Amino acid sequence: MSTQTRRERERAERERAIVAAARDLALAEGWDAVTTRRLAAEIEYSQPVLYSHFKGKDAIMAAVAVEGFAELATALAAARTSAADPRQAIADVAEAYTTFAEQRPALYDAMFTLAVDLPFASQDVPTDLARGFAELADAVRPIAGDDDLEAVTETFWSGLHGLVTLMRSGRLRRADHDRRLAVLVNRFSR
Amino acid sequence: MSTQTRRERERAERERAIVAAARDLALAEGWDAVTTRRLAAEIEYSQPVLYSHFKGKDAIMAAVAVEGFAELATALAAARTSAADPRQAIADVAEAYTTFAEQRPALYDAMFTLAVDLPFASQDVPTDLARGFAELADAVRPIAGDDDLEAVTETFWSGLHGLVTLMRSGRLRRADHDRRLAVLVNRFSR
DNA sequence: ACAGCAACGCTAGCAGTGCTAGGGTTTTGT
DNA sequence: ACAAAACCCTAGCACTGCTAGCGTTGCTGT
Repeated sequence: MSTQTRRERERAERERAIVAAARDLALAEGWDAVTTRRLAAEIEYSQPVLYSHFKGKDAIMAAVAVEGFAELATALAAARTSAADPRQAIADVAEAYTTFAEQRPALYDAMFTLAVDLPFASQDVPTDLARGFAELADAVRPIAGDDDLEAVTETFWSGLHGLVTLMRSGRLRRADHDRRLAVLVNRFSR
Repeated sequence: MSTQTRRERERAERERAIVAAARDLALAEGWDAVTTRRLAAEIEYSQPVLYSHFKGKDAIMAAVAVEGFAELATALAAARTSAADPRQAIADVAEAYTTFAEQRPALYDAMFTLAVDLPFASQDVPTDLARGFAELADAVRPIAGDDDLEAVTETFWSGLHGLVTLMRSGRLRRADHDRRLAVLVNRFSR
């Protein structure tokens, strides 16, 4: 029994190492640099070991995305609760969202542009994802007015997501980001 | 001289065939199905021929994206000019934008999510892209108020882009799309 | 008209990808 | 101590985008 728990512990440790290596590599050099071979070399095991932990590369990316959801939710919560008033809260949350995406692009990609299927169908992802969404909703609530809160939150979220993705892909000038963010917040606040 | 023009004509024709094949394949089966081998088979030439026309697969996708920009601009123009009043115009343009993205997902991907570099640095793309952006700006102008028109247009565009991408990747329920679109238009109109 | 040349498009192959089958080696339980 | 089972590695498959080199074809200048 003791030996089995030890092996399970070691397995869990190695699994965390895989996710950590994938995350670090992606953050440092982008997801294109994250190949199964490099990942295997990083954890000092052979490739097939990866597949004894995850169904495939997508599943590894999904695991990284899960961590991202937790981080984003925390960042949003911090921004919202530290704001002086509701008007400031939504601005700060919006700022926190775009900052997160800018500073952790690989994480953001894993969460929202790549890895389509896995996270949303799994079990624990909805928890952290829901936390993040709830933070957004709490910030949006005071300015929802007669509109359905969920619809407004989703639309506001879309605005943030659009700003981030278009800027990151070079479609929008980075210099005008603050102005656009202010427009978004203003239009939703009135 | 005549023979040279003929060859050039044939080359141009083949180049169009490549782009058309890429576009059709992408629309039918998605960009993952568009490999250089399938593309070559489709035009009944060998792979290397593709590289005598385009620098690489990305350049082919960029060429498809160019066509997409022209189509989108036309669709937006049609929606805007046929609207009864400015309030209706922005709603119709928004609707036309999301409809375009939904009906031609592969085209939209080539334009806005894949093929990062090429189109925006090239010569003729800015023309059609600018046309589309100008249509958006014309629709937004009446409701820009004191805000900078460009900033409002870019932000509105981001909202549309966010709605489309999040819905297409399964993050937003398709059923509530109309409601979210109405929220976006309303918030920007006030 | 014809020799020479240049353009052309093909076959074959490279380096890389995600993923998997099979066999040894080590560790385990009896 | 020995059979068995868990484990992990080597080697390889099918595929990707892309390219080097060659043979053929058709044009060109004399």
